[in-house]
Amino acid sequence: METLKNGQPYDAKQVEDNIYKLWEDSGFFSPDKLSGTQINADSMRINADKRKPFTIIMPPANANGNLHAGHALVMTIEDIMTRYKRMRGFKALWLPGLDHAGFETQVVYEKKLEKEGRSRFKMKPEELYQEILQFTLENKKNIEGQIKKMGASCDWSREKFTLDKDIVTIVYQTFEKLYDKGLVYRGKKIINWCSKHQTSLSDLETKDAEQIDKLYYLKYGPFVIATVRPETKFGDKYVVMHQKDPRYANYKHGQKIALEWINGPIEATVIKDEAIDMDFGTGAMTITPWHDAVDFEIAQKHSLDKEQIIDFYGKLLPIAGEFSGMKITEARQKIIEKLQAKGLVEKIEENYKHVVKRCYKCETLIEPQIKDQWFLKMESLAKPVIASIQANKVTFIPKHYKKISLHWLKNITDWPLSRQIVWGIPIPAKICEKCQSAIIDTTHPEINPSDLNGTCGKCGGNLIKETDTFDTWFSSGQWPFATLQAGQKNDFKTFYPTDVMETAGEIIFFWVARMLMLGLYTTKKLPFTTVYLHGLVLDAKGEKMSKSKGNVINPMELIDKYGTDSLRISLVIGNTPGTSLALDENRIRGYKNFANKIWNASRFVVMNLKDYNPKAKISLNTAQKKNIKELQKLVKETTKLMDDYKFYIAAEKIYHYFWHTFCDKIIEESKEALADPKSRTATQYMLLEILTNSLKLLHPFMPFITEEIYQQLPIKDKKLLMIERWPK
RNA sequence: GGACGCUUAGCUCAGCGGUAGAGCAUCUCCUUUACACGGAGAGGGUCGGGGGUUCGAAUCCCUCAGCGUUCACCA
Repeated sequence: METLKNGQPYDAKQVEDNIYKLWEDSGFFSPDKLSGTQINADSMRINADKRKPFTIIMPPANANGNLHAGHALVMTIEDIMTRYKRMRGFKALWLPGLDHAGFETQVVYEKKLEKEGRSRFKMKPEELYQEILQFTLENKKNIEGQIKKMGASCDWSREKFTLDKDIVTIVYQTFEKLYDKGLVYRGKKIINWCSKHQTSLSDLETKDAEQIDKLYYLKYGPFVIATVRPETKFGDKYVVMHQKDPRYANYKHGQKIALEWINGPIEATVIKDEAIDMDFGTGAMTITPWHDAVDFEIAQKHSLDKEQIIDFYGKLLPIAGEFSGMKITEARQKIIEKLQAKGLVEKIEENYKHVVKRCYKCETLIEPQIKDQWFLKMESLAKPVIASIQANKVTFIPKHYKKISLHWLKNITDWPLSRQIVWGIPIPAKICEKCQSAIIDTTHPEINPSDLNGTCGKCGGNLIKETDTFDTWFSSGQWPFATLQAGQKNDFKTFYPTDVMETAGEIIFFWVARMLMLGLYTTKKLPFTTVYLHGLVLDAKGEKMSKSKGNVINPMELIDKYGTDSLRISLVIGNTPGTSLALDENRIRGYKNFANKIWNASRFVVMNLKDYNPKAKISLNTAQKKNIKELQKLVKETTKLMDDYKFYIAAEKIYHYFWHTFCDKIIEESKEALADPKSRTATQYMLLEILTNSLKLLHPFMPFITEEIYQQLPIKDKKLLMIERWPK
C-alpha cells in the first residue's frame, strides 16, 4: 500500500497478486455477495433481489498443460464483460471450469509416455486412467493459478470440472433421454479411424490434406478402372457405372462377369448408380465399401457385401493372399508390380493431385473402417436451432458467423459419440458379446455386468461392459446447463439461459453449435442469447503459434515482463471480434508505458490532494466545466460501445482520452490553477473527479492498476473499485 | 468446387455515406517542478484495379485480381 508515493515507476509485480487476493477475499466474485451488501449511496436504491443476473460460462480450459495466448484473450474479454456488467449493477456471474478434454489430453499424455519409452497399449486401462487423472488434476491446479494471474473475476466457489460426479450424472441423463427418444443408436457405420491413436474420430477431428499420388488405370475384365489405392482392391467384386453412361449401355445392373484379378479369377457384379461421375477416369470404378465412405454409401443403397481388407493397424488381412500382413504403404508398389506382370495395368498417371483425410493431431492418414459405434442423430436436433438462428434469437458477433453456423447445421451428419480411448466419461452401457446389442445402464456404469447376472434380453448372450468413452464435446456440449444444474440450489433458475458465450471462432461447430442443439433439446431454451467469437492469437509475424515452429508465446512470461494489465489491454485494443491478432511485444511494451502514465498522473493528483477538503464549497470556471462535460461525453460514448461489445474501440477511446486529454491538457493546465489559492480547491475537485471516473472506465480493461490507485485515493467510504458503479 | 472474410501510412490494424485515423517505427526540438516507460512538433496514404449508385464513397452495388479461412464423397 501507499506504493503510489514512493516515486518509482509502476511495478505490476508489487501490485497484482495482492490486489487479486483483496478481490478474492472480498467475496464479490460471487453474485450472491453482490445482492444486498452494497452500501454506497448510488446503489442503495437497488434492491438486491431485483438485480438482473448477467451470466457467462467460461469455456472450460483443457486441463492438460498451460494457459496459452488464446486463453489469455478469452480471460481478458470475458473479464471485461463481467466487470463491466458488475459495475453496471448486474448480478454478475462468470462461472469457471475445466475440461478433461478426452482425446486431446490422452494425446498429450501419450506423447509423454512415448518420451519415457512407454506405450498406452502395454498398460492396463485402469492404470492409464489413473495416471492421466493424476496428470490432469495437477494441470488443473496449474491452470487455475494462471487464470487468476490474468485477473479473472470469476466465481471460484462455483467452479466445475467436466468429470465432477454431478456433471457426469447430467451427461448420462441426457444420453439416456436421447437414447429413449431414438436419437442415439449403436451401429456399424463407416468411421474415420486413426491407426496410431487407435480410435475413431468425427469429421471435425480430421483435416484435409492435398497430396500428389499416382493414379493407376487397371484392367478389370472388360473395364478399365482408375484408383490411387490398389492395396484396397482385393475384395472388389462390384463394378459401378452411371445408368446414363453410353459407354456401358450394354452392361445391365446385376450382370455377372468373370474376370482375372490380383490373386486369381473372380466374379464381378455390375452396379449402376448415379453417384458416379461420368467425366472422371473411365466412368467405371470398383468399390471398397469397408474403406471408403462413398463406396460404403453405394453398398448400403444396393445391399452389397462389405469386406474388411485392412486391419486397424493399417496392415493387410488374409484376403490379400500373399500380401497379407504387409503395411499398406509397402504393399502398394508390390501389388502394382504383380498387376503389371499379369498385364492388368493399362497406364499410370503420375502427379495426380487429390485430397486425403488425416488425423488432426498426428497427421496419420485416416483409414476409413466399418465399426460398431455410438451415433447421435443430428437432424432433428439441428432443426429447431436453425429456426432459432433464423429468427435471430441468437446474436452472433461478428454477424457473418450466423451464415456459417446455418450452413453447417443445414448439412449436418450424425455425430459419432464414441471414442476408443480410456480418458473420458465412460459410455454407460453393456454390450452383448453374442449379438452385439447394447443396453444403456446409467445406474451402474462402472459395475461389471456379471455382478448383475446380466444376460442379453434378445439372445441370452453374455453382457460385457462398454469400454468406449464419450467424445469430449458431448459433455462440454452440455456445459451451460450442466454447470448450473449441478450448482447451488437456485442457480439454474436464476442464471439460465446465460447471456454471452464467448469463445474461439475456431470451435463454432465443435462446441457452439452443439451447445445450442443439446441445450435447446434438454432445457427447451437456448443456452445463451449472444455468441461472441474471437479470432486466433498469432505470433508477431502473423503466423499461427505451434510447438513445432517454436513460436509459442507464453502469456505468463509476458505478464512477468509487462504486467497483466498491459497484456490485457494490448489484446483488446484494435482487436475486432473474429479477426486474428498478431501479438507483438512492442505493442505490449507500449501499453506498459500507458500503465506507467496512469500511475504517474495519479501520483500527481494524489500529491496535490493532501490539503483537499471535499466539503469546501467549490465553483468551477468555464474551462473546468468544459472538462467535466468532455468527460461526460466520453462516459456516454464508452458506455454505448461497451453495450455494443465494441471493446476494441472503447478501450482505445479511454486510452486516448486519458493520455492526450487528461494528462497532456487538463493536468498541464491545472498546474497554474493549483498554484492559485482561489482556484485550488475547485481544481482539486475536478482532478479527483476526472481521475476517479477514468479509473472506473479503465477498470474492466486494466483492473489491477486501477484498483491499486483507487485504494489510495482520498475518498470517504470507498469500497472496491471492482464493485463501484459505472459512471453516468 | 461452394461459402465466408481480408486488401487503408514503413509495420500491425481501427474507421464502414460527408473533405483520411491510432499504436509502433522514422525525423526535429525539449533534462519544463507526475512521468524520458516523458513533452512539443513533423514527414508519410490517388483507402487493391475497373465500373456504377449518390450532391457527396475506404464506407453501398457490380466486376476483376491477390491473400486467407472454412466446408465438400470425385474413385
